[in-house]
Amino acid sequence: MTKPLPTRYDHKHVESGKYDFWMKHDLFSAKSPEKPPFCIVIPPPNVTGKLHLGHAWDTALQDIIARFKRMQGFDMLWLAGMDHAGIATQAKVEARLKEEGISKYDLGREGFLEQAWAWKHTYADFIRKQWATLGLSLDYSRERFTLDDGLSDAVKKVFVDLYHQGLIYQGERIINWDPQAQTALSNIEVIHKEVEGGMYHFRFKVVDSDEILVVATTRPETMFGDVCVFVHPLDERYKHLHGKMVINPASKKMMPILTDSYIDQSFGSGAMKCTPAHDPNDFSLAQTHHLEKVLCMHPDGTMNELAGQYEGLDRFECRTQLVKQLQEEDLVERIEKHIHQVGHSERTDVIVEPYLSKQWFVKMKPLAQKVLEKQHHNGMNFVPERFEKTFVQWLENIEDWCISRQLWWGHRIPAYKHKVTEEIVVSLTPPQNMDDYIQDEDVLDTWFSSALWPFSTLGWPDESSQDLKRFFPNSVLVTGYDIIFFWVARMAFMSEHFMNELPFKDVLIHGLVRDASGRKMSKSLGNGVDPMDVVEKYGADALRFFLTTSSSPGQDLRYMEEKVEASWNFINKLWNASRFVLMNLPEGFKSDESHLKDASELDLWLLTKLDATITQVSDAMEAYDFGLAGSTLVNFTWNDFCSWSIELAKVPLSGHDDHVKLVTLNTLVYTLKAILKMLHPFMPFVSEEIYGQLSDELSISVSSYPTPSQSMKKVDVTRVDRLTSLISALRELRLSQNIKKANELIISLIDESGHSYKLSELEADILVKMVNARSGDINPEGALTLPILSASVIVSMHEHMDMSEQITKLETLKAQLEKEIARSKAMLSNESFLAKAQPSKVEAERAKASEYQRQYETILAQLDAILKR
RNA sequence: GGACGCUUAGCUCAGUGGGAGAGCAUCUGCUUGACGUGCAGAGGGUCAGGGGUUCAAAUCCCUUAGCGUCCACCA
Repeated sequence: MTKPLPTRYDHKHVESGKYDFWMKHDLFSAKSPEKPPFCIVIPPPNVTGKLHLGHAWDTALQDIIARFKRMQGFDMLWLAGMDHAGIATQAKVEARLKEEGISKYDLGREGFLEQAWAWKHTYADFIRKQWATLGLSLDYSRERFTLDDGLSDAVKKVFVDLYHQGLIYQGERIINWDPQAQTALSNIEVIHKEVEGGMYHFRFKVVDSDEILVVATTRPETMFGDVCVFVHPLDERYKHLHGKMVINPASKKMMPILTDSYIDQSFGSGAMKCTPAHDPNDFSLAQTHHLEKVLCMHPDGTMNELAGQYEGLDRFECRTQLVKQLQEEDLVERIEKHIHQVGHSERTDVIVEPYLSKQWFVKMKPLAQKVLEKQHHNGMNFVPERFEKTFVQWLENIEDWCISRQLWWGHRIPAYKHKVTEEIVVSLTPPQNMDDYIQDEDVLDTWFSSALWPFSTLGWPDESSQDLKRFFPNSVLVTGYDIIFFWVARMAFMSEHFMNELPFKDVLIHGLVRDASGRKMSKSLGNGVDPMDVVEKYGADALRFFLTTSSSPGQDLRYMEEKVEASWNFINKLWNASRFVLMNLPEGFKSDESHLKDASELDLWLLTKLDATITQVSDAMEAYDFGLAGSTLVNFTWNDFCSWSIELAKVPLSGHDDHVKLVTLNTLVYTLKAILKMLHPFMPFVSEEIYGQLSDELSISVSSYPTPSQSMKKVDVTRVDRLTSLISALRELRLSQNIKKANELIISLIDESGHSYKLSELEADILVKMVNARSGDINPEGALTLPILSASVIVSMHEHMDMSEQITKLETLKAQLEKEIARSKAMLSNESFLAKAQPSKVEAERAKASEYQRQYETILAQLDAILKR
């Protein structure tokens, strides 16, 4: 049944064709209503470009969960989908057009959107190809795109409903304006960066007086939009100036001096200029004082006619020239270096301008409040827990959400303005007499549609959708901590408002991928790693195993090629262990678990450890602790299975008892299959390849996850532990004493009660094979006695033995044991310990103490004997 | 100004109340019939500093220091 595997694991060969095979047999679409449902919707990647390592990590984690749950017998829906990523995609498309010398205005709205859709199709194909390369078990039969018809209907309905419920409104406010993209941004699309700027102190001349009022600003160019100067009403320094006028040094216009207790007397000179159209604080002051709000800039960040000679100049160039001019006019008191946080656009990285503009907003307080109440009582289970705090604190301090964007690529706002009366109509369909109306030109923030993702993808607003009934709320969301605000919080309030439920049972949060020295991967640093390159070199399985087992939940991950290589090495190890097992299977072998009832002590030793491993791994998987699951599997596979069981099995396998051989092989095959199944969620390709050689099932991905064997008898496998301990001790002796394997060692054994301990025939054969040692009668005097686990071994003297070397070894061991015995004795003679500690702990400590004591005495006697010689 | 995370072997990281762990790196030995991308061994750490709780602290609490991240409208 088996073709021999090549000695080297070839990831390219193993991975090729597997995904097509899975697709051909439609193994990943949810289609079993009789099974319990489990649902994950993929965080939809942006159609802006290819996937990076962060996506590979995020999706590999989801794939692990999906494959694990599928094997556990759930009707697993892992829904595929992508995000139109409004501003990001539009910027990319515009940039590409620009290379051809075309502006979006040349094409017009319709023509531009055609280009954007073409872009979307190109990158969607690219992304699907990458998903396939990574081996993701996605359900493509339900794939969605945030701009497709169904999701657009959902978006419209949500907008219209929220509007009529008074939760969406249009208002004139200070928003974050991106002068390059020429659109409004929400608060969280603004990245605050520390920038060294200036604090400019200007002299404002008081009209009809010789007095000068010094006023500071970090943005001198906005002085063209100033309407007054504020001082604190109780500020003694300025009481005599109340009601007077000053000259704006930039515009030379007269402005009043007004008072408001908002002003901090201790800050700067205690006088503050007010620019209502360019600063949120100034705006709210202007509201209470009914001041005019004048813009001094165009939407592209150049100065407007208010700036006089600087009209048309970029805001920062205007700053430079204006300051120079004022210095010449001796209107500058001083300029200080000033380090402060300046907002930058997340997408274009230009400095954001606080800018007065009419936009659409979502009223957040009532929506957030509902989520907070639900979260408090019966909320989503964040893993790790601490991220719940991030989530809650953001919702507690929430501001209204600016959702309109001055873009073309996105969901156009379903609001229609009457051309004459300016009456606004918000509805799912255009007004009947549409010729009299104009639809709002703006589109919605891309996160508005993403916020509906957990239910819009399942068919909402069609309440009769079977998927919606079965799969909402989703079982788990997997995402990075960087988008808790952008996405998780918004999905929460949309779901709570429209579905009356929070969208997820569990929220699994992971960190960010960093480079080897801990820096964020970014284009500007040029330190990004393309996951496809890694797959080319090491295979998707190795990459996935590295990504998902190299950090603990919620922590960041450094990309280190050596670690991917280590994962590859582990797979190669697994490959070769499988190769050994397969090579030993006789023609026509069919694995049959009923043979395990005749399992030998060696077999039971392995099966016992396998059961413990299955329990530990399953628990870790349920807790989303994939690092722990992975390391448990590596340890078991590499140490217990490969280094011990396979090596030990070589003896019975080379013997002449066919039944013993059959039982041994069945043990190995049974264990290997369990290992492959447990590894399958991590490394789907190689596990599928090897499993195919051991089983007639269609695919390991639809096999059932291992469970601990219920029928296995509890057996004492101490003899095997003693045997491995003996082998290790003799190996160490050979190395330290430089005794070649060709030189046979003669040994005899004494158990812990001092009686002679007889090896079984199999054990004796194993000793010969593995360490070339044979039992024989030895006079302990003149021989070497060493402690091993719950026994001692006496080794006959050998011509190569160097006693001074041996004494050093024994002294070291003696010192270690003395330390342990002292610790143990201290504990056991402590009344409080005996009284308060758990009885099992006390018992365990006693057992340790007596074993240490026994070994210690063996060593003492041995040292004594050597010194007497 | 708030919140969170990190500090453990040369490097990267696990561990989280009762004997300090892994991978890589280092050193020694090995043509063992699955694997030299391997096998068998070894060395290497006052678990950031200080205080507290406890019979018992790398682990829980407080505190200090350093590094990092996020949030925040101070001219």
